[in-house]
Amino acid sequence: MLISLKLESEVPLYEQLRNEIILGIAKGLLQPEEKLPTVRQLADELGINNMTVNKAYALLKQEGYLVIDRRHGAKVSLPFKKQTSAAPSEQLEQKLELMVAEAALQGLTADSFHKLCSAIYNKMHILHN
Amino acid sequence: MLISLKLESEVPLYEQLRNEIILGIAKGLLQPEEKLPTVRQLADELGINNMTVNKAYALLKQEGYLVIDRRHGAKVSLPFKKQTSAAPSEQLEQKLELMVAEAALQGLTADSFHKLCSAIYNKMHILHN
DNA sequence: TTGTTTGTATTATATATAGTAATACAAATA
DNA sequence: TATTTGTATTACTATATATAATACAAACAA
Repeated sequence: MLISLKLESEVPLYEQLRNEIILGIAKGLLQPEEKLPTVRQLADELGINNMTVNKAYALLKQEGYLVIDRRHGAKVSLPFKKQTSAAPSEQLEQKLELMVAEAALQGLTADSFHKLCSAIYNKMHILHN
Repeated sequence: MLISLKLESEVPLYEQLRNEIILGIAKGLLQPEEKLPTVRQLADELGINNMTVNKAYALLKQEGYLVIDRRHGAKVSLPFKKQTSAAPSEQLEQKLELMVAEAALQGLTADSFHKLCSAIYNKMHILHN
């Protein structure tokens, strides 16, 4: 999987890296159980510091997206089961509320927003229905 | 409108303030043309620094949500017209893509996500259809 | 005119975060 | 035993955040 970071972005590198990996998993570019590059390898490839990559990996581990073995390195976790009854996290709900507010103020109709979400969901490899 | 900031949050105060005001406008708690408190007033009420409030106001002005007159202070901009053809901004699209990825990985179905969005849209006072 | 209020600019300071760098350590493995 | 892994530690620099004090120009009221 190709990962590109924007050095000029206001988003921290470790956070950009975290986001890219989450997108990679959701889109199926990274399969469950797939082994990720080592901290040092990826840091070398991206031209950034070891500890920056480590911070991203540790964050993804804490969030449950990666399983990390001291020797075997980091690999993608097994996917959660889809739950129609799954309650979205408080955090997700608040972020979504702000996003909807901005979209609405910019003139985007609920219908357009819905269509956009559907299009994005279709890009995800995860079964979503 | 009641504004509450979380001092212990990792989100900067000026950004929290910006977000609260955007939500207030979208939900109709702040009407178009409505006058906001002065920088000094709001800073006093919230117990934070003048320049922190000023930073939030300046940001909202730059984004088009507020109109600021040197003498008359800050007031809410007139709403954009709803546009079915309005293309969502690149930034919105990317943020939404990440959010959908996280939701999908957490087991939330596309249908649940859609229902959540609809519920949120209904809380907005802006006409959205 | 004079005085006040507005947003805004400036300067200084303190703290926290981000990122890099170098080094080292424990665990696992060849 | 030697190497590779994630991880911890320490030090340093740069930037962002927030506060504080002060000042200024524009707009308005008296």
